[in-house]
Amino acid sequence: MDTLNGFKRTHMCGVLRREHIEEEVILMGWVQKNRELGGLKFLDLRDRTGLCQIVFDEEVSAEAFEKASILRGEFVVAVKGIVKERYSVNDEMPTGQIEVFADELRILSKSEVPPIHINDDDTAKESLRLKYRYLDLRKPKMFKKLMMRNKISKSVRDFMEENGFIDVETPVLTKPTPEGARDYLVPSRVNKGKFYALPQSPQLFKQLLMVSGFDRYYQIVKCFRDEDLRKDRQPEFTQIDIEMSFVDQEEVISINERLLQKVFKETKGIEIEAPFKRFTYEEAMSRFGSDKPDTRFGYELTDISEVLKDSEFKVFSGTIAKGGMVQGINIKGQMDAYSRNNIKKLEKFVADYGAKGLAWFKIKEDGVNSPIEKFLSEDEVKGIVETMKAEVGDLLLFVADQKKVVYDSLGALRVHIAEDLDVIDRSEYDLLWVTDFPVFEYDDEEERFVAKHHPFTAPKFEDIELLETAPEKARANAYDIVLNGFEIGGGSIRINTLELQQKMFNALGFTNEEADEKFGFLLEAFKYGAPPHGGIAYGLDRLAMILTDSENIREVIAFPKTQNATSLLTDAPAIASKSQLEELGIQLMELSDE
RNA sequence: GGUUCGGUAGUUCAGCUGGUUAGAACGCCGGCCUGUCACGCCGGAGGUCGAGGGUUCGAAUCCCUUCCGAAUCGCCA
Repeated sequence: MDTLNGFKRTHMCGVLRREHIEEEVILMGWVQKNRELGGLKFLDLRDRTGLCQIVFDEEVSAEAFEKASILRGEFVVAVKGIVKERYSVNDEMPTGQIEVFADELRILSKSEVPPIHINDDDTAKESLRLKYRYLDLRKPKMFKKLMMRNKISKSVRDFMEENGFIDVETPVLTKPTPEGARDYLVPSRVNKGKFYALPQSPQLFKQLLMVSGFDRYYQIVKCFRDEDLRKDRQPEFTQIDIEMSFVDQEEVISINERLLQKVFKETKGIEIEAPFKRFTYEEAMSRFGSDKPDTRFGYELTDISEVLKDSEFKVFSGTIAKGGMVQGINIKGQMDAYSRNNIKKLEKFVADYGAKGLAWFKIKEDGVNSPIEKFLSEDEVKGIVETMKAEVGDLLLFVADQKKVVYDSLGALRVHIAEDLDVIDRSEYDLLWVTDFPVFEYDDEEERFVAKHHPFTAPKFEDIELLETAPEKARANAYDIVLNGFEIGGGSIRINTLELQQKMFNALGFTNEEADEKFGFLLEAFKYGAPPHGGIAYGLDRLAMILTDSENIREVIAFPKTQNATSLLTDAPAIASKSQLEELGIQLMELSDE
């Protein structure tokens, strides 16, 4: 094995062009591929900038030529040589105009045959890619994704600095919180029996920074939530956290529109028009069945309860009588896209969301084709067709149920079908705000109201009295930013007075004592002049996922976790030693089979 | 916690209504080759069919249990 021993890299592999012809260069990198032709050897040398072809010719250097025969894929080498114009140009590669004739070859490190191909076309299973992540990350596409992620955060940082925001670090060892997601707990050795929690978000600290007068704060920061994973959810994730003082909702929204305009411009070269589209929570739910609607396609929800409330068909009228509704989506012009059998599959799909069935109409030349048509009167059929604005060739799908089930199932179904039929314009970026979220939602399990956003969110001024009289009706100064049907960020104007914050905790079922115990430090801070403030937090990983057109969030995280929240690379989490546990004063329960 | 899909050479897959010695492609190893760049040609090696148990004369194939990965519901203030 050779050493650098004075060798100094002069260029990266991917940057060499015709202008470098006749220059002597020293390149370093990994062997992508070697092609031996007997008296001539070619080598594609790779670093993060790309590939460069090296030629080994006996007449240039017999020694290098000889040595090159032991090269194998992923060996790390240094090559000194002269850049020459290619005999046969390769237009497929950026460096295809030139090649480097090697007069010295140093082998810096050997490699076994890697378990995955270091190639963008590699189709290795994800579990294998995760186990050998350091090899997976050698792929150009993975470099590109992480570079895009870096570009996004640089763009954000630039914007924040230009606009007077100060980057302040907040603690990672914090206090467990009663509300919201499960905390990751960290045992305290010094205070046996007590635990820190890893932050779900720096929420309270950024509010305290506003009390301190920092005025504008931001941080790109890791957050942790011990909940089940999804393709867009990891237990540790990165938040772009922003907070501002003396602002109202409009100001927060407007500055964030400028931020996103800059990010899209600098990362994708795309001009986004502001102001962005806006939907109230009510409107988003009733039109799209979702508080993070994808509006790149239609298939909006239509309420046909009015037409059916007196129907003989009890599946419909009975549901309406019990406070439910019947709604449908019109899959325009796609009558033939789904056979009876395939509609059965759609029915299975909505069953996951609690829908007990999926009725359908196919609008044919000679009338409506539907298994339920015979149960409906002529007027009802006509009324449905009219309300749904149905035309020949359309497929109508209906769910009858309570509001939540109707919205959940049809909201998911319209997305499912749009993806299935490939009607979404992938080049489009659909950015929109959803505003006026309810302050509370009812938690069936806990049998009480819980905060929809978080308990520090300010209700709309005109809804404050509803906190006590009709909490379910109170709307919050809360807003989400949605991109292509993903919630990429959310924020709110916060409560900044002791009285209102206490009222809020009371509405959530906390006594003053409980509130004091859990959030006393915040309530205390509000006694000493807390300015009006508000902010937002973005999921950087999600944003990067969408901007890199990735299938899942793991693709834009260097070392992600699996769905079981483990690392296939490090095997974390692991069993702690007995002495470690003793030191922490922790005793494990016997894990039973139940 | 539930549902669904998947696990077979190094990799991606086929084989799965049970039946000779488990195949293909790529990769890998050896040989030949002076303009390759998906190099080509010749030859070769390589398998705990995720694991355990069961049914059977016989299991990659059927059944049960279990582990691992993914999608999804619940969960995610």
